Amino acid sequence: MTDAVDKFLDQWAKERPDLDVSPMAVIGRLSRACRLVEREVKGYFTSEGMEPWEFDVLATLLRSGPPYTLGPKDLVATTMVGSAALTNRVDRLVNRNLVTREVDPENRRKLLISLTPEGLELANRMAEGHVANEHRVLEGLDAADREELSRLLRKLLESLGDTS
Amino acid sequence: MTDAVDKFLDQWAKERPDLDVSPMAVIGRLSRACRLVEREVKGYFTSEGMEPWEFDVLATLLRSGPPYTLGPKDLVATTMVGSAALTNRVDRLVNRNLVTREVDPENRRKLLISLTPEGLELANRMAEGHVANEHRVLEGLDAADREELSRLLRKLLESLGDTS
DNA sequence: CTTAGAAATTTCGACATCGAAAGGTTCAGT
DNA sequence: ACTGAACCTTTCGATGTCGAAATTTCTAAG
Repeated sequence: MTDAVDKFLDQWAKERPDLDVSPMAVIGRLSRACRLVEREVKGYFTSEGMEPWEFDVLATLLRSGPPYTLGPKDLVATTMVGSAALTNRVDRLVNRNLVTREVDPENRRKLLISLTPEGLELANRMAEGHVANEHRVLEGLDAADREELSRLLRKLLESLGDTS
Repeated sequence: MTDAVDKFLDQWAKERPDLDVSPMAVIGRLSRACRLVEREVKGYFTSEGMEPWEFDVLATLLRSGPPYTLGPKDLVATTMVGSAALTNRVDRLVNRNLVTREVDPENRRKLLISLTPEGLELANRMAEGHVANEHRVLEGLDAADREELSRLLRKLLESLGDTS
């Protein structure tokens, strides 16, 4: 049994046998697995008529706990998009009555993005389906594999400076 | 020591203790590691005045072996972008004399994208630096870790149907 | 020989994103 | 108070991507 990366590595071995392309086995699979998993994750959201980024924003607010309020800067930090894109996204969520955007009365430079009751309910409901879908995506790995994979990825993340 | 995903998981545990969010430990780290690694990879190319997608195309042609020729359809399949984007990319590579675009004399529906001598030389040179950079990115993992990580990702890929 | 359909690529229009600049607010020092 | 620096967010212009329609060529059937 071979995956798509094996073929890739064979080609490199033939064309450049002098290079040690072993890191490509890891990075190539990491990149490819990421794409495939994100495709699966996206599949759930689109089946529910939602874009992944919408859940990203709603779930970040949900995770922050009551009163489910964060500033645009916080959302930029966690959602990995630029501030310009976030303005656009919040606009659309406001139009759907899923979040509100209000100026912080204590510091009028800031804005407060908050979940509406509809947004809170939707975020909770989608979180359940989303987690169930993620369980399904990983069902090819048993519990020990998942734990080991998580451990190794964490080690990699730490070595790359991804500490909170 | 905690990574950014631990904080994420703690927040979910507080807000929705009824959900088993363990798959997020794997998928969250997979996604995050992918982003960070790709940032590092991009760093090498931009330091050489090149975009990652340019190397993507050139390296795919290089890997295919002499005569270093593929059709746009082949390139679309491996580079994970749409056909419209590929037309654009090939245009720019042609302008830099790194590849040629010619109609296939045997089937004029097809095009033949080929490395020029300059493109071949550049692809070979960048491949060396790129591989060296990838070794550096993974230096936080020892050989056994890398092999185990590769094995687990491959198992995941196979379970998601990523067979060649 | 003609015509319909399939195949490969490009063009087109809409849209989302990014970096940079701008607009408005607060805070500290004077 | 006032000025300037720092901060947060939005706007603007450019760019790249996608899906769908269009273009050209090949193939097969009548």
